[in-house]
Amino acid sequence: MTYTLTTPLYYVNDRPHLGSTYTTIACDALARYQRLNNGSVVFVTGVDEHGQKIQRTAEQKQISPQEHCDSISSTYRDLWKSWGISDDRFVRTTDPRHLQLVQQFYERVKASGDIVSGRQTGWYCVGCEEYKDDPADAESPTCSIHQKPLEWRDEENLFFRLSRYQAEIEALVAQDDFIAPASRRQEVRNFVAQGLRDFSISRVNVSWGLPVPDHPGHTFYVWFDALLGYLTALLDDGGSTDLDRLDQCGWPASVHVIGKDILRFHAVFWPAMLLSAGLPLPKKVFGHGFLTREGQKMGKSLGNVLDPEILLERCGTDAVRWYLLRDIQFGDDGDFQQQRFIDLVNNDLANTIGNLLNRTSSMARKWFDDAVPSAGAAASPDFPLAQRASQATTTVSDAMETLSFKTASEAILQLAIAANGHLNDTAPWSRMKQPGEEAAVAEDLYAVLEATRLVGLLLAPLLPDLSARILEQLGQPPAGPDWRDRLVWGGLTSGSELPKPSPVMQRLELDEPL
RNA sequence: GUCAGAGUAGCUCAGCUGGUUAGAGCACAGGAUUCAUAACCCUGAGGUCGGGAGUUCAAGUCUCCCCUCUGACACCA
Repeated sequence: MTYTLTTPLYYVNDRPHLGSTYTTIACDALARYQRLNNGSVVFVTGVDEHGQKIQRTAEQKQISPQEHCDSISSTYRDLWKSWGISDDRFVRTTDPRHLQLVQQFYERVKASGDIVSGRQTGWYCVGCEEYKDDPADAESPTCSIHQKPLEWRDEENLFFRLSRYQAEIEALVAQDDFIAPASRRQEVRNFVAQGLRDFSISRVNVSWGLPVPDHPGHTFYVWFDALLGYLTALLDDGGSTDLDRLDQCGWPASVHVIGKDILRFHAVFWPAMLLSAGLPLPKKVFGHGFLTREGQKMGKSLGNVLDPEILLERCGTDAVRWYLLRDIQFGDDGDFQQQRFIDLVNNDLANTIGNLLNRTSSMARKWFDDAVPSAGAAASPDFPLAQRASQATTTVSDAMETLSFKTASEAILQLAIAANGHLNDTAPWSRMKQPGEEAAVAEDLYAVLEATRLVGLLLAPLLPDLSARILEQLGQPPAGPDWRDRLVWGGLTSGSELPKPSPVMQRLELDEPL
């Protein structure tokens, strides 16, 4: 069974920010876990490139919308590459294949009788791409979000008959495993319970969009086409763009990971569209929280945005990934605090985990011929550290299945702490000075090295780079498809060579704010 | 305004269906140690669990009222 997961298709109005990076990193961790665990995974990400907002941004920059999209989209693509994101598909909604798919989908929905035309009048905010509730006789109203004047629109639009799917959607959102985290279920349920209204799926006077067949002058509303990007991405496997092939390409998705702001589109509108087109529904929609910085909302006006590129360049991918995944309960809002960021990275990664490897490897090399010592009793799964390791493995697996990256991270850290504690309790450095203690010291060092190997292995989905460095210093290959098998206690071979250790994780030293 | 959620150590948060002296991480203080990336390990201090009333043998955990904060309330990638 293929595990399919998606990030949102990011809107290319502006350069990538930390929020999209956060989502993408989380998805990457999940994708890597599923790949290590099950094998077959399709990890979809991409960009949404249509709409009036983009059209106008391009106009301001005096370039064509396509040039604008090309530029921003490649920024995303490059950024994901430099973060080591393991996406399998990067879809662009300006791809000709996408137009084909959207029109095909539209024909299906139309054939179901779910497209009707209607008149839409009201005050419209281009920034929001939406109609506002201001009364028709309002005098020059402005958008409360964008602080810009609203525009009066009177349009003939096509509508999707969402209202027909009231019962199905109500049943869908009533399922406990569809919307995650649980804390966001109720608001969606309440919304649906109010009664679903049809929504418009086309715009006139927006040239930067996909043309609606048989309705000259109409382009698809960005939301209608953007969601369909997930399907385009899956069909982009070398085969044809044919909706009938979807079930062989990884549809339905196992999970759509999105920001909490667009939960409704994914949990309500999108499933209804799929029902109308006769396609299966995604299994789960996960709406994660937002990031603030030192307690404040990040924004241009405050000038406190964290640029992912700078963050990566100055701190490295492992540090940032660790902080975001380990310190924030995925689903909840999180606050980026520089001091805490530094504290956690240095304590957890450099001191606890990195130093554990360093000290253990050094002792083994010094006293046991640069090699893994004899396991003795430490080969047994009953050895105290072995049991801790097995607990950690179970916790990590359970946690990763539910996107609880924080729980997984903490479990790994606990194993490293237990291993450090074991060293301090058994004090190999003083026992080595006593005659006849060599075999016992060998056992303890073997056990601690083994625990460290498992720490490295368990870290693979979360921090692939650090994981590989740890394993390398234990003479082990990076995590691969045999991940599960290697998670069993006792994988290190006594007598195998240990390379000379060097710190796998540097401490962060940031004098100035990022 | 309506609905939902949250207010627990300096900070970020755990505390499931009510039950011994309320926990963790970070920060802080002290101790121990020297294998190691001035790292690791141990101990400690620190909380009237937003306020008030009630139910109960027993409430952070249930009920009611009040205060504060956050989010949703239709087309916000």
